[in-house]
Amino acid sequence: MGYWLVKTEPESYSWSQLVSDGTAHWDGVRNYEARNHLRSMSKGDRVLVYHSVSDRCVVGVAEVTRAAYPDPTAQKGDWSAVDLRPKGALLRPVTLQQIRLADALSGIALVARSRLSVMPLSAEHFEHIIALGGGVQRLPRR
DNA sequence: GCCAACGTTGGC
DNA sequence: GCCAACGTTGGC
Repeated sequence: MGYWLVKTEPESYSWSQLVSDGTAHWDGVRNYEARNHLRSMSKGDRVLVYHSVSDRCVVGVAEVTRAAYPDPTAQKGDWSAVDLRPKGALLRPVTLQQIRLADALSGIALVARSRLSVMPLSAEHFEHIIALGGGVQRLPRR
């Protein structure tokens, strides 16, 4: 099982929008390193969703429901998208500041590579962030 | 191939 | 709103 973190600006696409949509095409990524991470995702992988800019916290957990396919929003160039489905919200959002301060999370790409929008996580970092958030409130089946 | 200019991201 | 970081573009 792979673990990942994706960023989104809540003003353009928020966790609550993902929850109400039920699923989303995670497209529009236009950075080669981030794209390559998308291509390394497998169906069933777990994904933390982070709100950048105005919110600056990890808010929820999603699951990859479709591995990488050509990004339909790309007019030109070789870009990829995946599909995500929300699994549940963290009981308490975990702030960037908390992540910076946590010794167990030192070296995490979210801090070390602040402009990367799709990044891998170790299982330990994934679980640690969820623990900081007090666990996951699973969404009801829909 | 180098590098200056430029655009974007994202923290503060 | 500002600005640092950094990726991309394009002239040479």
